[in-house]
Amino acid sequence: MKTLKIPEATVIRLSVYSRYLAQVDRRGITTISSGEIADGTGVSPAQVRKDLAYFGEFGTRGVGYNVKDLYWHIIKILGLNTTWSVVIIGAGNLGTALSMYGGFRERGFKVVGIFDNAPHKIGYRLNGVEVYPMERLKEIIEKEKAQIAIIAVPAEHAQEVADQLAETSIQGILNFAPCVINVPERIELRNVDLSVNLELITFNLALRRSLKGGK
Amino acid sequence: MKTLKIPEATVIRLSVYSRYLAQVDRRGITTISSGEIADGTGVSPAQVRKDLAYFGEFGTRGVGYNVKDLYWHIIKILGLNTTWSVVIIGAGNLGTALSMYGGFRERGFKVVGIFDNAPHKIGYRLNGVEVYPMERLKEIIEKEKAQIAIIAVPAEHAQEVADQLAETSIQGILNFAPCVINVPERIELRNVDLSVNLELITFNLALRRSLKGGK
DNA sequence: TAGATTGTTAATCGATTAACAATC
DNA sequence: TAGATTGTTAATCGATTAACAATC
Repeated sequence: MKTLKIPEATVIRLSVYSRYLAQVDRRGITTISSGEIADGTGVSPAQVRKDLAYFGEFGTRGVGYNVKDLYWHIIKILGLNTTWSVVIIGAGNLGTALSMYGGFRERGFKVVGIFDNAPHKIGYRLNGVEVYPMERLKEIIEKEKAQIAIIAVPAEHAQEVADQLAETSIQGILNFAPCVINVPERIELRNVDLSVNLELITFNLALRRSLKGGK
Repeated sequence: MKTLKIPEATVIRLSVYSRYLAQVDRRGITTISSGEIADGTGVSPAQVRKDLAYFGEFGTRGVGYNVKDLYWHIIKILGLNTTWSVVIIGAGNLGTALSMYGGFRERGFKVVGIFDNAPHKIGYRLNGVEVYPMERLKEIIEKEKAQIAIIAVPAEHAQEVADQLAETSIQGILNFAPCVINVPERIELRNVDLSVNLELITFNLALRRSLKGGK
C-alpha cells in the first residue's frame, strides 16, 4: 500500500461508493464502469478512478469493475471487513439514539456498552446493551475489547471523559460534544458538531437573501 | 458583499471562531488578534484573516479585533442573528435526541414541531414540543413559519418525506438518513451521515495497522 | 480487429500560506 | 515615531479534471 496521504474527501467518497455498490449488487448487476458509479453517486468518472487508484488496480480495462469484488475491496480499505466494538459515553438522548442507530450496525459497528453516572440509569438496557457506571469504563472496555468510544455527554464534561478514555486501550474517539478536546497522539480523534450542519444551511439561506435583497 | 464563492471550510471555521469569541468574551477580554484566535482554534493567523476578508474589514491595524463586535459580525454572516424555526420529521430515537439537543438552542435554533406517523406517538410532547401526525406537516410548517426541516426517519422513507417537504414553504433540509435524496433547487439541502464519521476513524486505524504490519 | 474502459500523467483549478505594504 | 497587527497580494501547495496510452 502506498504511503501517500489520502484526502479525507476520498475516504468519504469511498464510503459512498461502497453503499452504492451494495445497492447495485442487490439488483443482481455484476459489472459496473467508473462512469456508472459516477452517475450513481454524483461525482466525475475521473474522480472515481483516481480515488480507487490510491489503493490499487481493481478494474479490467475495456470492461469495468466487478461489483462484488470492488465492494469488498473498498470495505477492506475502510477497515470495515472486521466488526468494531463501540462504547458510548452518556446515556442521555443523544447517547440513547446513537445506541439504537441502525446505520452503525449496518456498517459493522457493534455497541457493547453505554456509560453514565446517573444512578437511576445504571443497569438498564438500551436496545439490549447494558448501561454501566463510569467507574467500570476501563474494565468493560478491556473485557469487551472495545476499540472506539463515542462521547455523547455535555460539552462541560467532554474533556474529563476523554481523559478517562485515554487511560484505557481505546483506539479511536468520536466526539459529539460541541467543544475541542485533547487526546494522546495514539488515539484517532474526530469531532462532529451537529449544529454546524444547520449553520451551513442558514449561512447559505442568509447569502441567498442578501444577494436578492442587497443587489 | 462580494459574490465570490466562499469555501465551505471557511464557513465551518467561522462557526468555530464565533464559539471561541463567545468564550473569550465571557472571560471579559475585549480585544483579540488573529494570532490569538488562531491559537485558540487551531488554525493559522493568515487563515483567520483570509476567512474574515471574504466578508469585510472588521479589525483595526496595529490593534486587532473587538471581541464582541467580531462575534456579532460572524453571527450575522452565519445568518444566526435571527431565530430559525425548525421541524423534525421522525420521533424515533434520533429525532427525539435532536429535539432535545442543547447545541441547537444555544445557536438560536428553535424546534417548533416533531412529526411521525405512529399513532401512539401523536400528541405527546418531547421537551415541550408537540408530536404531530404527518398529515399536518404543511399546516404546521406554515403556521409556525418553520424554515428548516430535519429528516430523522429511516432511509427507506427519506425521499417520501423530502417530497412532502417540497410541497411546503420549507427553505432548508438537513438529512440524517444515510441515503441520497432529491429536492427542488430552491431548497438548501445538507446530508449528515453519522456512520461515515466512524468510518473515517476505522480507515485511519486500518491504515496505521497496515503501515506497522505491512512495512 | 474495433470498441470500450481502465490507470495514470499533465493541465487546471482552488485553497492555504507567506510576505509585506498599509496603518493604527 | 516605533511597534504591532491588519488586509491583501503573490507564491505555494494540494485536489480535481481532462486527456490519452494501455489493454481487455
